[in-house]
Amino acid sequence: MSTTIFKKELFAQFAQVGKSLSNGNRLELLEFLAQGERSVEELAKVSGLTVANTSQHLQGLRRSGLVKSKSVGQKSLYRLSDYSVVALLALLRKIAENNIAEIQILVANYLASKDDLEPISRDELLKRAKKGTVTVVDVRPESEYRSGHLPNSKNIPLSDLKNKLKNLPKSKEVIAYCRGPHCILAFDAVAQLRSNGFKARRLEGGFPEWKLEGLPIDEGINRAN
Amino acid sequence: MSTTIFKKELFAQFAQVGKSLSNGNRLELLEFLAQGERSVEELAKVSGLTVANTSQHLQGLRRSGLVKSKSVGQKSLYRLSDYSVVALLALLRKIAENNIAEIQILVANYLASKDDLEPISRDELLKRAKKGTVTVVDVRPESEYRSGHLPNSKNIPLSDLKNKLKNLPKSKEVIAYCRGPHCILAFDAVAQLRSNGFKARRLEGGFPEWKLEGLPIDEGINRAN
DNA sequence: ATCGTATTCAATAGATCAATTGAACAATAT
DNA sequence: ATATTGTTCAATTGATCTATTGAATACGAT
Repeated sequence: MSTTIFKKELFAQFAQVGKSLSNGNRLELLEFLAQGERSVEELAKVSGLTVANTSQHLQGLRRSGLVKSKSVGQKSLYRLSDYSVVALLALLRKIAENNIAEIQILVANYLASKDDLEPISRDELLKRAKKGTVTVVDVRPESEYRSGHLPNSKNIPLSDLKNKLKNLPKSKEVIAYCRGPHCILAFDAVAQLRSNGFKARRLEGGFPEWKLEGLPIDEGINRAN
Repeated sequence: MSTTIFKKELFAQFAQVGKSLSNGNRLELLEFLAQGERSVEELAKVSGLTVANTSQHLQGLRRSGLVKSKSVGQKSLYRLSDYSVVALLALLRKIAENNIAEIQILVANYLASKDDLEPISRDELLKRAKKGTVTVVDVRPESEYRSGHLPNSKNIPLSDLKNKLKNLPKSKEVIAYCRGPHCILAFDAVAQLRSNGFKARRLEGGFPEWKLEGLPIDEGINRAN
């Protein structure tokens, strides 16, 4: 094989991975998979796609090496091949945010208006959690919480937050987190908490970013669902 | 804006960056840009694309925030927006290599057959360079060498290697490097050197990977060309 | 065996992408 | 002014991608 053909062929293969990242719905699926293993049906539901469409996207992701799957009974469970996929997504996000004006406008208009205070950093949260001066709340749905979460975090899905406010101490600051840096759940939770007189902030990033940094977690049970 | 629409819109924006990575020719252009600032014509030449086609790809890359450009005289000079783009490409490569069988076969058949010895790591090279027990040779074309290279490296473009062999001491091991982990130049150089009785190895990765790790470099002059 | 559930497959239509071609434009040199 | 050089623009063609639809398959429960 000539060196030119080899090079073109190799870049074409790398581009297969890029192709997987070239569609918003697939990126959304990858974000959900970053929370833990999921069935096709669950993924279809959260992403709002049809099951057949979701299945096809997942097969494409598998071909490009970003996800793996296994059959359990009549279900197919998909998961990220590797946690470095989370790192790849984080970098993609960071570069996009830094360089694309449309994103800056979108985020500024939508998220900044909901929460103009800085989120708490992972390091700071870790320190304050040791001192016991914070309540850490995971506002993702229960199934996502079960497949892995921050140590000593309390799972209160956003939909339940209203009812569970009375169980939260007002003496400590509440730190909310969810799926990732642009996940809406934690933003909404902070807004609700504040309007109810709590001191509340978001965590920087979500569960996958926390795990990616090698910080301590409570590992999920291997879900057969 | 509803949260669902916001989320879809945001992922669609991130996907714009993914789209840039979804074509082999664009990845090749990015690899060349990782060596330093380049004009459209230079990029067209090294990638083997027409100038018009190259220009259009570059404009796409600019829209997605991966590259920036400036006009100097009648030329447009393009460069990576940010060195984190190199990190993104490195991660893409790594994930692709780890997970796609076709790439493993391609690399094994083509590169491993040319050089089955391990490359020297960046750390080791740094140590040995301090002791002065190696000759570091940059086998990229002169223009790429000029826009930045390893300290105390000697530029011998692959095409000149044959003629310059006599200037290299046989007493020290020769370490060759070029554009990146799959760049052919260093592989070929090592093969030539060995067949001429030199002790020779490749450096792990190329110049961009070295720079990405924050290791010392000789900075290029700001080229007006 | 039959039914229900979860997933995949196959065919399709509309949208988007990639490369080519030739023209247009802008900066410089003659 | 005119020609040259480097880049961009615009139109076109064939290829690829995306979502939809309905059928097919695989497994488990009854």
